[in-house]
Amino acid sequence: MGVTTTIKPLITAALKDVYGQDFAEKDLTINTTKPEFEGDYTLVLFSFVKQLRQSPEQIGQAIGQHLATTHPALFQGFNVIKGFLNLVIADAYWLGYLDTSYQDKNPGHQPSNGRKVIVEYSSPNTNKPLHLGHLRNNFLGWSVAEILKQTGHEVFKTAILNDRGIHICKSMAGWKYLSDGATPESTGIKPDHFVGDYYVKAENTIKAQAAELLKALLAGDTSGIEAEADKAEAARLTGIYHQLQGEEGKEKEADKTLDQLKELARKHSPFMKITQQMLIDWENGDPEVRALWFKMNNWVYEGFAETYKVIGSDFDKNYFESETYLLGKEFVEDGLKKGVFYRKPDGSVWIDLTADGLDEKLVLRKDGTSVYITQDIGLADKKYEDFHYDQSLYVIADEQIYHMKVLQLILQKLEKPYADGVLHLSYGMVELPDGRMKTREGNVVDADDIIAELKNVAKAKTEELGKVQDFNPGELNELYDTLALGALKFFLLRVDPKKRMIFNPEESIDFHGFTGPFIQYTHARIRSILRKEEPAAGPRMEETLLPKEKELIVLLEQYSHTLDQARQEQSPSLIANYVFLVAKTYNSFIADHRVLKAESESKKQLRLRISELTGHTIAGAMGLLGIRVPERM
RNA sequence: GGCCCGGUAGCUCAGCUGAAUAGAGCAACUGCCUUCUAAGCAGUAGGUCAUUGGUUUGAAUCCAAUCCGGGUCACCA
Repeated sequence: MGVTTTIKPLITAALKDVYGQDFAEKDLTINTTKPEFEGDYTLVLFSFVKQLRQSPEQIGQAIGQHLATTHPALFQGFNVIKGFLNLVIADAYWLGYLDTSYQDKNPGHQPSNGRKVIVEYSSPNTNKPLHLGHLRNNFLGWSVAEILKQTGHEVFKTAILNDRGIHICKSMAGWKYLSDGATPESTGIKPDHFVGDYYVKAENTIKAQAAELLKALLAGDTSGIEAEADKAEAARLTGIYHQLQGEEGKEKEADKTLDQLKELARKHSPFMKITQQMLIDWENGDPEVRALWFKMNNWVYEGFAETYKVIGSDFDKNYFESETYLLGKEFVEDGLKKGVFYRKPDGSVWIDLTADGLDEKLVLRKDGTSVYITQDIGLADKKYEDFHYDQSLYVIADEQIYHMKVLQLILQKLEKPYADGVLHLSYGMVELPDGRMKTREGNVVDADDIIAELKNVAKAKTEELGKVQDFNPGELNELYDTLALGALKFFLLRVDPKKRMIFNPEESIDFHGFTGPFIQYTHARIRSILRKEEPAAGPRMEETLLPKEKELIVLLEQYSHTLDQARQEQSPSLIANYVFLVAKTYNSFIADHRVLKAESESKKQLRLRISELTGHTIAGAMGLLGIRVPERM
């Protein structure tokens, strides 16, 4: 483990030896020493002052002296400035670390800890193609899964395909009535996009019909609505609306009423009715509707498969909502028996979570059909049956924080053994400068589009630089893929997953600075050096380190700590930030020091080893982000 | 309205389990390619860490209030 883990017990021991007092390791504040001071790691002394009744300077001197005399091989020196004890770790320690790790092609790998984790991610709806938000989800889920694997967990990746419901029927109705039998083959359109187009067409039809109906309703004509109850409701709302309209200061209420009317008009638009009927037919197993559903979902899967292949998403098991949406019902009985749920007079079943600071939630409709949360209970149980997980991660956007809280509470109250292992890995939505992406409104950044666009950027930049003229077309294509996906994945993973992010399509994703290609480039430079000469085996000859050499090794030694941190916080962004720092530090290092033409053979060997370790670390860290690193670019 | 999340340089973000003069990248400006790939390196400039109060030897970080932005509280998924 890292050097700070080694140092901490030595410091507590020193405090005990010198002052006879006990301190816990967690009470020690150890930071990396700021570059303007001499030293590698710094112990902050202020917190000891009260208990030890000495000035920080005195404490620093005493502890520093004690450490230097008892562990001269580890501590090369120390200095005390104000309340800080700066410790200089011996070059021998860093060189020793380099010796033992430079050949390790998979740095930071931890042995199995026997913990089983499933990561559910991606989980798309099968009525439209993937967009930028899905990409953030996919990259995050995949990366977190890999980080868990690297830190010794047994990991299974799953997805739940939301393949049924009213939105799916919209695409189906759209195609059935508005396509004239066109197919992905006949049009040459990627099949998931093809289906998505009919979703949009259906939406637009509904919108147009609803607008017309709304106009009629406002004019007092309710003949467009069949159901008597809704007819009356429409008349009532129209009356209220007209009344509110005339009143000063009631604009907000009027708008609200208008929204209710709009919703009613939507519901009763002819195309919406067709769609609703289709959902009923689907649930009743109508063969024709089922066949249509099957055909169109398969088009979508075909399209998804292509995109998943490009972005590198993979799954150990897919769950289909069409197969799981009835699952949770059995637990409703169980919950009623346990007194966790209660039944209202109309027959609907609820849970009261007000004591937990939440609300009353419906778990079963009065007609006996299940709601979203019921299905999730069922799926959680099914997954446990399938995997016997210690932990079940759900990569879902933060708009569902509340819902996931409810799910876990219910599972706990039902006394499910796996309840505490259910964790929501929530992430912020990707937004455009003018707000959220809405497929319905067509303002989305399509996943396939943005990848294609970045590939073009990669191609243009590469051609402009003219460094790979000897690449054959296949190699070039692979390089463009590597760079485009590298830029995109790094862009989405480098920020804290919890935070929502704004993506401005006007400003294309950069290839310079804090970006994937910058790090890929650094790797290519390292490989370029190592292709010319590899480090020789055998004992090390060099005993001292120049500042830039040491800085780099110190940083490389922190990799496993960073990895641990990233696992704990379930945040690939920590790795992205770290690997960028490594690349930057290496670039600075080779700008100052020659490797192949070093001042001596021993220096050359040292720097070859440093280069090798840096290359492995970069490749490993980028691998955890799902980003490939090229040999040349 | 209740609950949850956020507000740090012109822009995008680190730092948030308290510690030295608040850091990167982009954009702007200066230098550096007969030398291992300039997709690079070195440097300049840019900050009332939303506001106010509190805790502390020490606050961007913890607490409270306020302002601003977002999410959520459906017999939707």
